[in-house]
Amino acid sequence: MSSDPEAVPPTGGAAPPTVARATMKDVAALSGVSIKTVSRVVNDEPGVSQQVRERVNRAAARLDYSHNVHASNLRRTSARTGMIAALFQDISNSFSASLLRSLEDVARGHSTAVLAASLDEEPDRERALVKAFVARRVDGLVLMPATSRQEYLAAELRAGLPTVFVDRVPHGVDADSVTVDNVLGSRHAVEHLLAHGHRRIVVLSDLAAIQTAGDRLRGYRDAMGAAGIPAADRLEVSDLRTPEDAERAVRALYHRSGPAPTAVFAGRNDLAVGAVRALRSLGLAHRVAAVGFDDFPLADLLDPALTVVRQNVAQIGAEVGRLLFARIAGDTAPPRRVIIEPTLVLRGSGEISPS
Amino acid sequence: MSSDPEAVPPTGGAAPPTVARATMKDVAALSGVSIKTVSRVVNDEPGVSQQVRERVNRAAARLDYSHNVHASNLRRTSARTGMIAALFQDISNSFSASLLRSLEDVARGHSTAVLAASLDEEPDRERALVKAFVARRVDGLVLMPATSRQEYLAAELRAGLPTVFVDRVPHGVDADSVTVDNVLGSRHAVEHLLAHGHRRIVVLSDLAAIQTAGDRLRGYRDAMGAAGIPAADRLEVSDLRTPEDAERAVRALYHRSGPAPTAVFAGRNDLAVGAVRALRSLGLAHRVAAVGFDDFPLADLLDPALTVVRQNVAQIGAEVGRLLFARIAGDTAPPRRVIIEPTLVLRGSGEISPS
DNA sequence: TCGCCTTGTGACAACGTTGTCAGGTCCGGT
DNA sequence: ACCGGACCTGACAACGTTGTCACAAGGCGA
Repeated sequence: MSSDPEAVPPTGGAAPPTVARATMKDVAALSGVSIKTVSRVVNDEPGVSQQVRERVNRAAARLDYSHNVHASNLRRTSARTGMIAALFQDISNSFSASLLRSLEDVARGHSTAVLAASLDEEPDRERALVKAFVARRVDGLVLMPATSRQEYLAAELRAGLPTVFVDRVPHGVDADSVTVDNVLGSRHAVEHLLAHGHRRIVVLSDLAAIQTAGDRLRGYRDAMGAAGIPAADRLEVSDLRTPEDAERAVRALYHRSGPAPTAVFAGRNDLAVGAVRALRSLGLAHRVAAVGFDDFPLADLLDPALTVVRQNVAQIGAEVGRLLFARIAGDTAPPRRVIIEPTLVLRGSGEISPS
Repeated sequence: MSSDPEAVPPTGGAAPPTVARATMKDVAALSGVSIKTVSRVVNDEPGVSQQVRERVNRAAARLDYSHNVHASNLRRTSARTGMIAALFQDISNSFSASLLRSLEDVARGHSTAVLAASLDEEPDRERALVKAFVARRVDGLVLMPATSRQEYLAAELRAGLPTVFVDRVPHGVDADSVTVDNVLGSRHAVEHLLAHGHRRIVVLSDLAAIQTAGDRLRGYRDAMGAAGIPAADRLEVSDLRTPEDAERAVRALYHRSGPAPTAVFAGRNDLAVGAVRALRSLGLAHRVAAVGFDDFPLADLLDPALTVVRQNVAQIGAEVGRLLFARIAGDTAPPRRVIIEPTLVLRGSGEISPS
């Protein structure tokens, strides 16, 4: 509430001390040309003499001019923002992180930046973030959904927002997706254990509501059922969220009375880690078989090395990028469902026979 | 080149099949109010009757209206874009990925999205990406530089772009930074090996031009020098970029004639992994001591478990976020250099005595 | 009845940029 | 001397939004 009637000049003195950025107007004034000519120089458009061009460039450099893409995009007819959004489960997890990296590599080839976010299986966060990214007019969306149904996306898909689902297929809407065959991968893993003579096989899995977790559990049940294992010999522990959960669950199984399981199948990489920790501390690492779903760095360096169902992450990421940028380029073919077959990687822990 | 003189209506039939998005104008027309009133409703501003408010909201819903933050930011006086950029070494690496995640968590608390990019130690990419992100008017920058000097940033810093360096301090410009004391951490690691009686200790490090690699090498030299180890007994292998490089280097060391090293100090987590692989395949894993710089998931599950110099990544990320958002909020204090002390985590591999 | 205040609403300009179009200058050809 | 065209350059409107200000309608006290 200063009593000075002379207002501070608009470019300075505001509460945040940032100086106002130079605009084309400023560059035009300094170089003695029109704004439009500055625009032409900045965008490397023809029709400007070399002399003027240099004068404008010097003025721009002197004023630290930086092109404002938002204003530019606003004016340009149907311009892209050069940004896509990637909504993954947890970008610090090796699976999401690798996926993000391979998507980034594809995006860079299209001069596009990637907005990355973690959903932590929180449906509300997913909806809020999608809304925020749409408001930012991202050119495309890559989604590893935390919601069980994605009807809320219908309007955006109708509006033509290029969207690719990854790791989990869409429900309630139709869109491209790249997933692995979780039921198959899981069935192969369990069949592999059965082939080695195991009958009491534990499966560790995440929240049943999570699509991949459900599918992997189904694969276990399919394989066990096909082998004629009685329900009483099936051991399912669900709703495990963290490695610690898995570790506790496995310890609990070996502390109770009755016949102990001879093999463990972990439905996600970090659950496998928890299981390995538990077996190791129980002194059972070399006596109980273990197979994990999802490979991870160093799985081959464990003792015994961990047998896993591997998803080719680089392939998934590249495929997602390919689909997304095809859509962004205008591809209007019906949605595609790409399903990648996981492979069983034998390393030792899965080839232990029941004692 | 259709001969139909009737032009297609502007909202449809364009080459990219996306329908034009509804704007406030459309919502205004449908609900029979002015654009400004729509703006008021969308922004939850007072001064609109409940009746009109509902009418506008219905129209917006019917048209799938989505607020355009770019246009909004353009008009608003000194608005934020709600985006920050994180330029890291490689976002699929567990260190960068964890850092990104903890930064994301801070950013989410400020309703801010994170643009993530990998630099792969390419200076040109760093400069190009910074330019692109500045053009997008990000509210702040977090940089793990690939360039050796950052003078190119001077204009942006002058213009008040909040910037925090992480893992590596700035050169040629002054800005906030959060780093660990690499020389100290490295010295501690080597002193630890010396204390266990080792004298022939190999150090594996990355390109000498990389600041952290240089610092870690210096720590090795300091410790070796202080212990009076003759230069002939120092074994330095530099310019190792990948785990495979490290693995090859270690194998080569044990295939040559002369006294073999009794301990390995790896200057980065993936080089440690390569070293472990080599020692394992040589059958030396339990006879040669190994210490790594940077902890990583599962380092404790190796056999022997790997002794490492740990950087508290969550703490670093949180500190970076704190500094950055303080700057964004207008903090103009002189640049701060936060240095975090790494800790040596003893797990077994580093406590093996020379045979 | 008058004046004044409150409440709700809209017209208009502006943010920084680019598409459109209308010049102006200079050249060579007749 | 005149004209046509190539080449540069700038005025203006528009993109979708919000800040400013003006105004209309209604209520209330004098």
